[in-house]
Amino acid sequence: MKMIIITGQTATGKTDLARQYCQKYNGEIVNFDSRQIYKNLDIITGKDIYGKFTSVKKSDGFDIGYYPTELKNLNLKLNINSWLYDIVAPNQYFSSFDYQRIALPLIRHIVESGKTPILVGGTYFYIYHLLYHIETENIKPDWALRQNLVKKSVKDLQMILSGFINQPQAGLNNSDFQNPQRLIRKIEIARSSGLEKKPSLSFSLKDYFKNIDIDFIGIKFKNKNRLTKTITERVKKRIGQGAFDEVENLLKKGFEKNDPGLKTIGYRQIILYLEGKISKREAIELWITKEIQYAKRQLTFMKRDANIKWREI
RNA sequence: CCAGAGGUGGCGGAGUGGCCAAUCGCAGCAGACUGUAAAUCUGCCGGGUUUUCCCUGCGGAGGUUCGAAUCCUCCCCUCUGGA
Repeated sequence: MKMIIITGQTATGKTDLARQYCQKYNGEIVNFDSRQIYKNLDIITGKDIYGKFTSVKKSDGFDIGYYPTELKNLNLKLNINSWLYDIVAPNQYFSSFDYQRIALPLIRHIVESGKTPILVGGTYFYIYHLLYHIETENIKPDWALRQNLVKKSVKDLQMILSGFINQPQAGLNNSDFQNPQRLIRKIEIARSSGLEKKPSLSFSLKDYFKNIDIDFIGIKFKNKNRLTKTITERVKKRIGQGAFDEVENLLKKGFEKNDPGLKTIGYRQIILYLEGKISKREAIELWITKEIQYAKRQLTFMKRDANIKWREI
């Protein structure tokens, strides 16, 4: 069986490519963009998928959106089924683990229905988990613990962690050892596995499908100028599409700036503007800058995956 | 023209005689990444190929001092108020 994964830097036209493959291989699109997972985040995340909502499957408390979509850009009615868009509310926590749990059976479903799964997205972390599995087994977030720990300083977190693990840095590199988010998770793991032995549930896509043939494509910009130019244009386009209104409406609906979905490039900067902390112009410039930096980070992360076949635009 | 404030590294902004190549933030460059990942974090960041080493350096030109971004003199420029 065949599966195609398309990833790469933001604004490289991944979705368009995915659509082409859909036609070629009788495919269905499976999103792995951590932002397009969220409902109501449309313009700024570039969710250029639209269509009628026809059915919902419940899986572990999450809705799996099922949309027959039309191709806006190609001006064609392709009727491509697209999955895993709009499956959680902007104020809901959603992790790579959640993603894996939902995506795996979904991919199986697509394969069994005789179609080719075509995964598209820029969140390499999600695909990493899906493909190569995770070793931390199924230690769930301990929200009470996290709530308590976020107040602590990095130094305190390091101390707490060293109370569980006798290694000086608990197997963390220097960067992670100073990263509160990582330290908290490490403490969570250390604490949990100290309490009870959890059975290993780690599994990967390749365990799931023995004879899977994966085309793993990455798209990146040829140079920084192209990247800067494309991102700048895209931000301006999204402003024209109503990016500012989108943020205002979300806030009116009661979503808050610290909700997982709103801690996203574009939304954050516009919120700063709406709060009166920066000018509109500054917000736009910041948005562009953050987006460029993000594209760089994406590439740094993805580069380490030798399975990705790169294309330049 | 008078009065007041000020000119610091790509930008913002500390420092007001030695501990200053100059706190810090931003931008830039490189990197990390195993249930928040469009998140979070790390390193570098005047020049000299590494350096506990050298050079240039805080508007300009002089001067005081063992020693100045920091004090003095003159000049240039900017901003605010007055004409």
